[in-house]
Amino acid sequence: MTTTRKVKLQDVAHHAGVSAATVSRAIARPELVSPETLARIRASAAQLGYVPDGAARALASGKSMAIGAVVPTLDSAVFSHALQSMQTTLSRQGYQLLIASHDYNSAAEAEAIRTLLTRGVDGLILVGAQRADSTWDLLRTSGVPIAVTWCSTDRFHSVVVDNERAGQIAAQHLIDLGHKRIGAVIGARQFNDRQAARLAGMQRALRKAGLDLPDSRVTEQPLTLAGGRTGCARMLALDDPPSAVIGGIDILAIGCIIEAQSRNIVVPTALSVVGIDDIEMSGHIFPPLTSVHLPVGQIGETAARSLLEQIAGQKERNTIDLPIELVSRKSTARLSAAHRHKDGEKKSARN
Amino acid sequence: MTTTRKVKLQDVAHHAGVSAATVSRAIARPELVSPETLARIRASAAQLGYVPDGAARALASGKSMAIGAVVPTLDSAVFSHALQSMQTTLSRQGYQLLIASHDYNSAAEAEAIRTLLTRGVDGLILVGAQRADSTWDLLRTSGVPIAVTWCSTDRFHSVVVDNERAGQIAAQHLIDLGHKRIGAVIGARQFNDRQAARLAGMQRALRKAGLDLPDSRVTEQPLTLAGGRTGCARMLALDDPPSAVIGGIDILAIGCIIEAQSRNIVVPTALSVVGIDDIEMSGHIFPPLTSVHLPVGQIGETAARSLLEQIAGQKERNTIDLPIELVSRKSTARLSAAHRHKDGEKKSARN
DNA sequence: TTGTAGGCGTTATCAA
DNA sequence: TTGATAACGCCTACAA
Repeated sequence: MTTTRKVKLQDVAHHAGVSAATVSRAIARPELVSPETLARIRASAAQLGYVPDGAARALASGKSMAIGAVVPTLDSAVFSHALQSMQTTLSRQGYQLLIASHDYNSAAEAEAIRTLLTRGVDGLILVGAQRADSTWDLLRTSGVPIAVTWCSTDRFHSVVVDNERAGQIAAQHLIDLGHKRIGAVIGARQFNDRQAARLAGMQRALRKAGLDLPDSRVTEQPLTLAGGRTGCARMLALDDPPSAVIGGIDILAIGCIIEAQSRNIVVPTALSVVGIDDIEMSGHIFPPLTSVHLPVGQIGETAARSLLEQIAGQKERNTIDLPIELVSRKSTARLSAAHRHKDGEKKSARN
Repeated sequence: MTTTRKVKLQDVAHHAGVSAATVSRAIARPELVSPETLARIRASAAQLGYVPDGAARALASGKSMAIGAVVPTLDSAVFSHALQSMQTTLSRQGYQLLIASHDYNSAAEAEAIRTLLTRGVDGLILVGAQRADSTWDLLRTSGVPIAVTWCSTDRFHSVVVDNERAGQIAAQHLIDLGHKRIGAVIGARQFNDRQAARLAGMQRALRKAGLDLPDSRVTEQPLTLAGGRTGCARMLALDDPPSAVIGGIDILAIGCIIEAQSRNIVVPTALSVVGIDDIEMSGHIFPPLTSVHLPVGQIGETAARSLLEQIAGQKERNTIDLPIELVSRKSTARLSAAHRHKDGEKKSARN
């Protein structure tokens, strides 16, 4: 079997008895070509199995019809959902999404951005607003439209959700239920401003309520179920274990519930758990997880749209703040008498 | 603020006082350039903020250093995990992964393949071996190295897992536990040969054991937790509900467990559930899910490697069959006396 | 409505 | 070790 030599525009033109320019037009703006020639060209193209060369096209036109997205990881219900939305929105406009991930590593993110830029993307979607100045500079000088998601920045357009408020809402919910000792199982704050902001929100709410969130009651864990379990175990091993814990993301919260149950600690009676994200699974586990709902799909869609608008010429920088809200389910409950009693004991014992 | 005009190879060359060719070499094979000039060029490039133009590079060199991957959906623990592995393996060799998804739609898959081909990918990773002849032809004539995953085909290299055997193993496990009435909650077989093969495997095992899997005990559901719950509900609503059910993928199986529990049906005492995939979550839920383990990460890595080898020139077509095995956990149990009794009743009542 | 011609930014072949 | 100089395949004024 012969390796088919690449058929190019010229070949199609030849076959159809027209010039290359006409074939090019037939593809880009069919309305500028007479119906007959158009039909002839299309037939030839199909017959020869012509596939345009994107590189040549991009080089000549200056547009790649591709949008890059750089996310921390693909292995996450949240990001994969957002990406799915972006993909849908973009492909409807003829754009393709190029995805890269960096595993929560700042240098790897910079590298991914550079790669995508090299690839000539017409726009870039980023997660989070925390990166080295040199990376910001790279973005700025590239002149490529940018959409920053999840966290806001005044450097570029952004489509965000108030992470600090999410943490606050989660904490406030527990405070309202009478909890005094609250723990937090979160992801590493290293290169994750979403987690950092959420924790800050929790701390703020607690402080305002006259409570505190000592370091001993905050644990950073891998963003997996196993991480949630470990984090919960750590909380339960404290001298004065919390009566409620907040997961920095739902997966962590679900891990907490699982760990508690594996120790026959009833949720929410003996331990309240609240998460942030509200992924599909959260509504289905037992007990259903109370969580702060974030419009993840909407973030993706809106970011994609923002990019499309920027490409179309709209230039004023703006940030779109999407609404979030608590979804109260069954994993949280009012602090029980037993707990309150125990709390008193511990408190007096320690003071 | 001025929109920085794109700085090109020529600019760097000028700035460094050398020719464009030398700069090009400095980037591609630094060892061919004298240390001093190399240093000078690098300094200039950095100072000017030079970013190579991938399109021009691809056009001139004929390689894009990009590999395309077309998956049914990003919204799946299985595929996102496999993609993550591919990404890791490929980026180590300087390749970037371009991801597209098609939502289990055959035409959309063909479209995605065409887009990626247009984009000039140096290789393509596909899921499943079921597609229109025209699509196969497109792939063939493109001459691009291909790696088909999950299901085998004799058309191209493939990295697979024996899906039929997976179904068989799951069913056999239940048969060994004494179950007679077994149900299957699977995904639509429409454009999903993995699900079709797994079901076929289940049927084979049952037939061999003198049992059967009537259509009434097979239900196709969306590949989500909600789908699993619905499917389980349907099974339980039958006149003679099964004593065990197999999920076509773990998510479906987990949905079944959740649904059963929401009806106070104890798993595995009153209902055994087994899945196929063995995702992270499966080992953590209660009861931990018995499942047929598929080496998903390995599929991704191996497929990526296969492509790399093909690009490097290795041409003999082959298929790599990765081992699978049952991971027995707590969601399955021997058919209880109560059930056996009930079974007898029903049987006699109906015969 | 269609054709001509120049150029897009790099790579790669040859000389020097 | 470095520098000219063709490609690479397509797009897009501009001209016809």
